Amino acid sequence: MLIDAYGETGAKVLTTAETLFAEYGYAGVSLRRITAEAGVNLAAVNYHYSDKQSLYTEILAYRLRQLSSVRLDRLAEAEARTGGGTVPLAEIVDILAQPFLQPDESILPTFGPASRRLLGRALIEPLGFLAPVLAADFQPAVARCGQALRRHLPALPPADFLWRYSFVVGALHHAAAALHDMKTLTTGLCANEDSAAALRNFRRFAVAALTSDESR
Amino acid sequence: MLIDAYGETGAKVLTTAETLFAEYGYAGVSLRRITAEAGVNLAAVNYHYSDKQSLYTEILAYRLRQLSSVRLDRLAEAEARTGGGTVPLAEIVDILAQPFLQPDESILPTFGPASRRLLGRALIEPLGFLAPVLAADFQPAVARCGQALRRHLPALPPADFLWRYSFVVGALHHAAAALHDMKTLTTGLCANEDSAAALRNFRRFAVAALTSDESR
DNA sequence: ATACGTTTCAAACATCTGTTTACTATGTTG
DNA sequence: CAACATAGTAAACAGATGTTTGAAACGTAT
Repeated sequence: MLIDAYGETGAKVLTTAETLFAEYGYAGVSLRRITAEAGVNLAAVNYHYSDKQSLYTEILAYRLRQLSSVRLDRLAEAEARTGGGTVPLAEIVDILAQPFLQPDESILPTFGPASRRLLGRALIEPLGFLAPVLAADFQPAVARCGQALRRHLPALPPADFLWRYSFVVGALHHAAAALHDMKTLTTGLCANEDSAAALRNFRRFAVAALTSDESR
Repeated sequence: MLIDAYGETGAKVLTTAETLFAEYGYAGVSLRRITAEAGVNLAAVNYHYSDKQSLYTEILAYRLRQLSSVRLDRLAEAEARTGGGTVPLAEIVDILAQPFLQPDESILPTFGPASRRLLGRALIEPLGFLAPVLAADFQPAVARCGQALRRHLPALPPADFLWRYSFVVGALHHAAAALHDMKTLTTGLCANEDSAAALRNFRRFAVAALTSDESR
């Protein structure tokens, strides 16, 4: 169940819609398909969420808030631990990646593969109408992690740092969206949904990419 | 003009469709919008390209073939130059990235920002019906570059190498799709469409990420 | 000039889209 | 029991969708 503040019907719509949106994108899914697959009446979407855009926005905002909340909590805790000092670079990378690729079941119990794919997709091809949601519920946490990273690369020109950081974030989003068919992408050598391997490799990858050749 | 084997009408459809598909995705663009924006009759799409799927597939396949052709040519030339030996890692990265991020005007004169975005988008969220096109016109060149890279990382377990390589490719695709609004993504610090900066930073980024810590 | 293949066009086609309406069921509160 | 808000439903709505049709316009070669 996605958000248990809704009744059975509303919740079934949410989980079904999240899966379908993650798979086929916003424009690629019709309300008739969502409601049919969820086994509820067509009008249920408009009754509970007023319209299609609001349904999509609500799902996405909910997931983004979950992700950002965990990231900001962990970052705040790490900064408190170091007395406002410098959080280790590898830890910042983990704060960015772990809640996305392998969310802690005890903290985000409903954040599954579909949520990951939905976010990966929405973050890569943002629809105009959800720019406010991204600005409010996603970018702040990414920016704060970026600031924490910046302390490790003071000699890097600002623009170069941002390019590098955007590559790291881009690779992460791509990994989140691609995790579900790594098997075909690698002709069977990597397993699907192996989030542990994804996280382990991404950590090494991002740390190496960020720490290299700081001065240039 | 995209493919000059078509008449004026067909060519206008192609360029307009490429731009719109790149911006709004396959399902997000209607044939009426394409034809209206191109200033041609609605039926022109079905007359010249039989249906919407074929139009999209044709555009994408054409761009993928351009990209793969340049990559394979450059790789073959580099391998010939080294006598079948090992092509420098930095050069392989450049072979992957440069035709994508900053294609040579003299070789790919029509491969512009819209083409880049279209590919970045299509590669990130592949629609089912274009899997054959990707398998035929894209993955071979990526796989060959991967093989060339592999020689530089012989100690890395196969799965770890593939993870790392997929992160690099993912970052590249993401960069290709994001290049057009880096300005907003970086609150003005990076310019839009600055493909030179993107390429320069990506080279350093990918080389560092790939060469680090080979043995683990 | 006439015939012919190609291209373009307006109009219609059937289907699918998101959304709204009016109605029924349900469970809760006075 | 009556009143009521909430939840769910079938049917219809207006408009958009991809696609097809049949005729008109065009250029070219006979």
